[in-house]
Amino acid sequence: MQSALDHTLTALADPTRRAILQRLSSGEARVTDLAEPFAMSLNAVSKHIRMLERARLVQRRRMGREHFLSFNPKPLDEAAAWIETQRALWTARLDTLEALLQAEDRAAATARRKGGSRRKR
Amino acid sequence: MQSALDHTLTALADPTRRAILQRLSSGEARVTDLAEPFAMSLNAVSKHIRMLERARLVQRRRMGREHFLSFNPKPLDEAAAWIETQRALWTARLDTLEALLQAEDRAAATARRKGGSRRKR
DNA sequence: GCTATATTCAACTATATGGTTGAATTATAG
DNA sequence: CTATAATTCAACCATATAGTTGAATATAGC
Repeated sequence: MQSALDHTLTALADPTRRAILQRLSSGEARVTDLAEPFAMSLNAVSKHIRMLERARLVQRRRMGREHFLSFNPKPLDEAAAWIETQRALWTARLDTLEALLQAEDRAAATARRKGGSRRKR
Repeated sequence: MQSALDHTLTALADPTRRAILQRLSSGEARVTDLAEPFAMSLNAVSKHIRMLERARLVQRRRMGREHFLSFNPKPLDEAAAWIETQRALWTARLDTLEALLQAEDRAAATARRKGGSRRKR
């Protein structure tokens, strides 16, 4: 079972799809317009668009025979949040480590003042 | 040919791998430790770790027969930057749209003052 | 040396992706 | 009505992922 985040990140993991999103962030476009820059069949691009729709990163508006695609940035929120959480956890851990090292230093200094053994470093 | 960003996002697109990273952001762990919470074979987890290594999200330190894995947040920078760029482009576009609408409003108001036709809205 | 532990390697299976081509669908334009 | 344009559908192929099991490798502990 695929979560929304799985779908979002899977959709973003392909360079063609990222290029499509980039193009759409400056406005609506038709399937044919989106396919034009790529050295692949229209059908291939149509499939990429379907994956972007599965991830809700793209929405479709039909006008006669033309389908207008637009960018929906909402799913990016969850992806960005996940990444930021990891970075935060990481730096939090580093901060804890540093605090521990400093506490150790202070303890060593105290011991030294009390006439303990020589500190290395 | 897969770019670094492709590898990063592909690695992040799987829930097992995200859980592994989450675990590692609180410190080093061995392969067996990482595998323990999952209802899958050790081998399967070993493969996931290889994908995380391919994306450079994880580093390996061998100590005898044990392999200690650690989290490397660097590749997340590019991923976060890409996402933020899209959000920025999107809001930039909305701002431009809004500015255009306001300019239109001002023009309409001026026209009204000069005795033009009724504004529809 | 022998045995248990930690891990990868190899081979295999099933499903998902990423692409192709050709036909079907639907709407616009003469 | 007919030709053309914009799309999708369907079938197919190659490769990548996600998992399995069983064997190989290397190290640790006795």
